[in-house]
Amino acid sequence: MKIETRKQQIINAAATLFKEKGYSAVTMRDIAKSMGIKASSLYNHISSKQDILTTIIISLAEEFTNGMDVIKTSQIDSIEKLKQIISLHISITTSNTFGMSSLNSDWMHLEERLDYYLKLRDDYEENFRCIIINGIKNKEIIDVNPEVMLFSILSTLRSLYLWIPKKEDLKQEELVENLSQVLISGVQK
Amino acid sequence: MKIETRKQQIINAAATLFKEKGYSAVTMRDIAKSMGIKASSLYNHISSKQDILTTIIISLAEEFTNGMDVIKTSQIDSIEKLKQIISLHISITTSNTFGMSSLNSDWMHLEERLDYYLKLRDDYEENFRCIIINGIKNKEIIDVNPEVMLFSILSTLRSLYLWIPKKEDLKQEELVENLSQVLISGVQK
DNA sequence: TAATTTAACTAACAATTGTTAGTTTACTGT
DNA sequence: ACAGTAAACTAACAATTGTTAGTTAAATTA
Repeated sequence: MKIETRKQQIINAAATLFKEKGYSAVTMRDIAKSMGIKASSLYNHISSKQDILTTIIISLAEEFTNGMDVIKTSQIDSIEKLKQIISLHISITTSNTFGMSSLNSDWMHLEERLDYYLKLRDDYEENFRCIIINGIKNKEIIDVNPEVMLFSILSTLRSLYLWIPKKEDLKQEELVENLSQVLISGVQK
Repeated sequence: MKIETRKQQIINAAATLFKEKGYSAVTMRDIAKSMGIKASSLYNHISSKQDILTTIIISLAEEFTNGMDVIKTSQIDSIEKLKQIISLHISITTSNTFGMSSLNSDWMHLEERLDYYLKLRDDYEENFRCIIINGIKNKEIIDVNPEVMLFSILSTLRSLYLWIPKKEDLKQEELVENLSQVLISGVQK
């Protein structure tokens, strides 16, 4: 029983290249070369280039959906839910910075599964929005345009993949703490 | 004296497509078709596909550099400088959401001008970092890892191009106000 | 050992890519 | 009317693309 299937190795190699140059600029020959084999050999393990991208993106999107499902139904206050969301993003991103690049930048190249992806993303955003709006109702969160808050926090969380690899010295829990403070309490003294 | 040169029209058409699918996935024939002409006709006005991308990205990057140069030397406190940076991003992004997409997602496909772009970007980040660090020294800004604050704010500002076109009802000054509040004071009541 | 599976290979394909050369058309200023 | 220029066109190119077919070598299972 192998720890990592050949297919998974291909997907990891591909994700690494996708992060560097984007899905469209990476050729099957590039992926093969990075593994020391020929492009045609890839097709023993995957069915198409599309298949690679779809696998990368959908599996990550579903991780986020599952994480959000837990958070939204848990009995904690709104601010705590925000912290859990921050923690979810840091956790998923830390364990797959390359895949997160495709999720953020190459989703438009999904074909059959594009609609499914968009539904997952919309639902995720809607759940996030509800948490914020509930926080405003409860007087836990300031009464500012919730769209601005949603966008601001989510933009930072979605960009983590660009930044986490460059700051490997920063421990995960420490990052959760610091980022929660900045996103929730701001930067002003 | 034409208001918009043919070259600028091509660049605008290209930027629109680049935002949809990314630089690599857009062909010269796509750009030409969106203008109702043939691909070869484009070469009466631009010298290469690269040339289009370079023009889009470098002109925007220089706008940011110029804006930052004004802000960093002005005699205002650190929090006010942050607000000016937020305003700068909103202003540039509002007037060119398509180009901002290339700046954020396609810069790695620059060739001869890649190093120049990276220098502008590094310098911009360094100036931003200095403003934050100075704010911490002055006790205007909380004493948290400045890299986390820099990353958090900059990620939001760099993602504005994705979001501003979807919220056209929100006026620019209103957005500056709301976003400043969220980024500087946080969301917690 | 024999049979099966896994995973590599070579060779080739049809389509698409950015770009060039050479030509034609229509406007602009003299 | 004429010359010059701006901006379109057709046709073609060499290179690269994702993918398939058919084959071979090594590892695994019976």
